[in-house]
Amino acid sequence: MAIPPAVNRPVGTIERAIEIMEYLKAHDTATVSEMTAHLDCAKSTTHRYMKTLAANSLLVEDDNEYQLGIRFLDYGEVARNKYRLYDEAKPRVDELAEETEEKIWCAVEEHGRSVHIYGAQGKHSVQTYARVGHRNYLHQHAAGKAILAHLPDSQITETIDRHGLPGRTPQTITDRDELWEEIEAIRDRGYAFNFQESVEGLHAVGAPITDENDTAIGAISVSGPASRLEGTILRDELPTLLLGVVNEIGINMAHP
Amino acid sequence: MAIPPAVNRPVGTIERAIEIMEYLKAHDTATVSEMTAHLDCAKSTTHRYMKTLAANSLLVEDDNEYQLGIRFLDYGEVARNKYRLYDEAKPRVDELAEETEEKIWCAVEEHGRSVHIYGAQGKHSVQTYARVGHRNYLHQHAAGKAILAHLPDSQITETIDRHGLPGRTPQTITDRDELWEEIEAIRDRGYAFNFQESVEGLHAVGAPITDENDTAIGAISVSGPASRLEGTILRDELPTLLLGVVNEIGINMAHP
DNA sequence: CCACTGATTCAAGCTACTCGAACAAAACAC
DNA sequence: GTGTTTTGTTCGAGTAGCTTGAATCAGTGG
Repeated sequence: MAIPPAVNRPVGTIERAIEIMEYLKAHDTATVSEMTAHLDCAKSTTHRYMKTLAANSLLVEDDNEYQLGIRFLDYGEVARNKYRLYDEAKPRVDELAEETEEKIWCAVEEHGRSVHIYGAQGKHSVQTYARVGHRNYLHQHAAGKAILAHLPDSQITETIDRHGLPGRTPQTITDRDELWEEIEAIRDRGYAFNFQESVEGLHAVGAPITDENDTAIGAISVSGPASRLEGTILRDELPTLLLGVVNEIGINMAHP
Repeated sequence: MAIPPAVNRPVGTIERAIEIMEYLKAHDTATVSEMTAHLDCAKSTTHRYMKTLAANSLLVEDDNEYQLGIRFLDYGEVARNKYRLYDEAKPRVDELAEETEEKIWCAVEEHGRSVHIYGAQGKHSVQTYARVGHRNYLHQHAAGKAILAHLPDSQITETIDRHGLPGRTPQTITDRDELWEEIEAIRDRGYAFNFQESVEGLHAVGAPITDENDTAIGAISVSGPASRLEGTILRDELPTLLLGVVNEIGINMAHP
């Protein structure tokens, strides 16, 4: 979704703190001055923010250089324990990113929507709105459609009723009948495509990870620029690669 | 490193936000009302905080219940990667788990406490409270004591002053003098034992990974049921095994 | 030695965070 | 069914406390 979950009056202080974390995630390390330039506020303010975060071990200070603290793992673990799939999928996703050099996502279904639980980027992978923890409409992207198609019909209907079929690009499927046709096609071939339905110029393939009842517990997708993901690469090579991986994960999940 | 991080004028807003995360870590899930009772502030304030955090995927809202979001993993991974030790230790820890069939942990020191940066479980390994990212008192477990004993005396004193010696089981060392004796013993033999000092019925051995100055940069431990970890296995075999591994890691860390 | 860059402190001003009241919606009692 | 209670949510107003810029240290290089 990237529907900005517009909160009424967000607390600016919290958002700025998150901005610091984001910057450190991207740059690994930063000084007060460097962060000040990024945040566009007084240096003393940045200083106070970073000291406060460091005092709580969210940041670690070393010789005036700040980094993210490992305490985040503490919180992350709690959140991750909801998804057994994570441990199984992570190494495969990393491998796929290495191999395809594109962006790989692993997503699960939760309350009729998708959650990106892990992503890895290959050498040439594109940056989109997507990020770990983001929640999406299932019908808007490849992994989501792969999941949707491998749910019981009743659950699909329920999901559509509950969330509707909001559009995102002109290509997004917003018609119920059209979506059902698409679902049938996905079921036949075993995986889903995304032709600029979530982001203009972006193509993707998604394959479902299924349990012993052939019901989806998640999905993995490869996405990249439409110019690169086309022809036999998109139609044959990537699907074959993906199907092998999701099969393996599915088996490992069934026999721990 | 990691001296008392007494910050001059901490930003209250940030500290309260962290308080929310802490509460959710402990309770897994909470509503606005529940959190308000905990935070002791206006309900509208809590509401605004949680909405802001949720808008940034740090929290996930479901039917008025909030949980920690997996976005924390995003940050946690970055933080873990800064410990070069992780890459070096992970394969050895996996091997040890395979070989001993018990639970293996790798921990490092941060801010006078230990952080479990990686764990692997063997065929028969036990489940305890411990998990990746978990923060512990150094004096309460084998790996922690191994680290503690291989720090400069000044830093040991500082750590004890800052965190005290809280108990956990009746066996936990809570007396300063007794701890210093234990430290001497650990220094003599080169590794530490844990006799039900962290969990009743659990024994463990921990050996420090040291740098060229013989200062600990981390530790590895083997833990299992007291009934299985005893006698020569506990006293001789496991320590020998551990020492070989930590030596190797130490050397690899020194000569990358 | 001085100039320069960076972190850190502090008083003062004003932003924006907190509060409480009011509203809507749901759950529950009777 | 109606009233009662308990949720989450919105909004105006007031002031706590966040932001700021200048001043002070600390460390580097010329």
